[in-house]
Amino acid sequence: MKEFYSEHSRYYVSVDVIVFGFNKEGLKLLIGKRKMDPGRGQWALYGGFVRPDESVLDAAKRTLFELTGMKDVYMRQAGAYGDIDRDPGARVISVAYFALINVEDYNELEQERYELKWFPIDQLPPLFSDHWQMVDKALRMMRKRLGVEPVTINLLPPLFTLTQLQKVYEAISGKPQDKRNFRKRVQEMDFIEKTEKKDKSMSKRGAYLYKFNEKAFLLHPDFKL
Amino acid sequence: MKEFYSEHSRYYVSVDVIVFGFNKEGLKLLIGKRKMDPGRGQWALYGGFVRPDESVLDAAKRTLFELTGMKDVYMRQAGAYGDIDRDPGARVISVAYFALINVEDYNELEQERYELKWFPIDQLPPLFSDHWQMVDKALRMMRKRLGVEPVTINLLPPLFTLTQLQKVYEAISGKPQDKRNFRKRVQEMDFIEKTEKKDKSMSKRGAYLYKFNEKAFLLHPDFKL
DNA sequence: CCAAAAGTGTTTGCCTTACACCCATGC
DNA sequence: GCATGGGTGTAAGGCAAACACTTTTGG
Repeated sequence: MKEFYSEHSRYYVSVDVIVFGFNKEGLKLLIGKRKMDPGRGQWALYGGFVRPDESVLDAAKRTLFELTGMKDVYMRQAGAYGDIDRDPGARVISVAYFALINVEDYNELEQERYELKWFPIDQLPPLFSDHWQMVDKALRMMRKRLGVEPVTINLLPPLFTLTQLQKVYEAISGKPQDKRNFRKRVQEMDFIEKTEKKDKSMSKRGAYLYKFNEKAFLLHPDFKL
Repeated sequence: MKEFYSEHSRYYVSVDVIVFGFNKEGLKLLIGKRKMDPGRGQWALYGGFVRPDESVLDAAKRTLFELTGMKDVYMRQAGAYGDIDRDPGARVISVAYFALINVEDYNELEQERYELKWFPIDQLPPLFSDHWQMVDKALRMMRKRLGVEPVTINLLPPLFTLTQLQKVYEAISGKPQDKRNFRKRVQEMDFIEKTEKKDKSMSKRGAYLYKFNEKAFLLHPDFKL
């Protein structure tokens, strides 16, 4: 390909992935101690550089895959970050993506390999550079979408109880929900289907397990991107 | 500064500005025929490359200034675009920003200088590369924010009538509004203040002019970024 | 005096919220 | 039989939507 624009400058472009997880203790963020200079040892999001043969989105997917071994994960862009000195090593422009995964699916080996740690979202240590801005943006995006899209689904296993679903919702929104009103709303979502199975791990009586029906969801009034 | 990361690739990074305007005919978008190869002659957003001595946001502000001569304009990021072949000339990663201006403030000279044209938002020609995606994203962002933030203000002159305000709202939301309900809602926004002045250009009777009180707005429950 | 835009309240229905008790079962 | 989480309905209040006529004044 012929090279145009050659009078302009070029920059490193990286992706940073914000991995949210959920378990019974609440909403978690996966971060690690930076193993690269500069900034070595500071808590940071896991990131990587964009390669010439991949789109920025693909770079984010690849980075998530390196990190978790997962593909086809719910992922959304959380903005581009381009302050001059945001990275002390060089001019790096970064695009943030957030991903939602089920903590139980996440394999401990990867965690150790990269020395990563799940932190409760409300007890994060100071983060490298502008990483907190990225996380904050992602959290606000999730909260906004919570009303229109069942983002919560992505943080749960394929079969889940309504109590679990409510817990996730509360963890993201930060607001307690009324059990009956919550269940009433879920009933009206025809893409959340009751199964005949029960989960007995949390109570003697057992709770019905539900599943997400993606086909039914896609038919809905508002879906985007 | 010492150079780290040198084993990675570097890319051109550009900004594209999505300039929305409003006049009595409705919501408009400012675009021009691309004067650069490749893609010369295609309708496109106005853009520019990020310089080494400016942040990406500053690059967007500068680009808007070149284009309109305006500063301190309402501007928001509308995502980063990083497909490999999005620009046929070279690998260029672009960050989109949208800006809202009052069409009447916009000076015709600039318009001619760059051969730019205001298009009604629902009658756009095909755009270069992924520029339509950017515009679409910006429109959706505006619609979402419409409920929480008086984005409409930015498209109007400092003094405006309630009828104008309603027209802008309708143009962005795409939905007609009930006059009485609309005015009721505006009354409850204490950051939109009635003045004693009247605009007689639209009617014999004249309509009261209102102004936006930014200080009052900043005190409000929800403001972000 | 008439055309054209400005301005002004009330009613209705719906949707959101608040709220408390019985059920099933393992131990 | 009791402790633990699971599951269910109704009433009240607040909010959003529907709706039509009077006012002003330049021409």
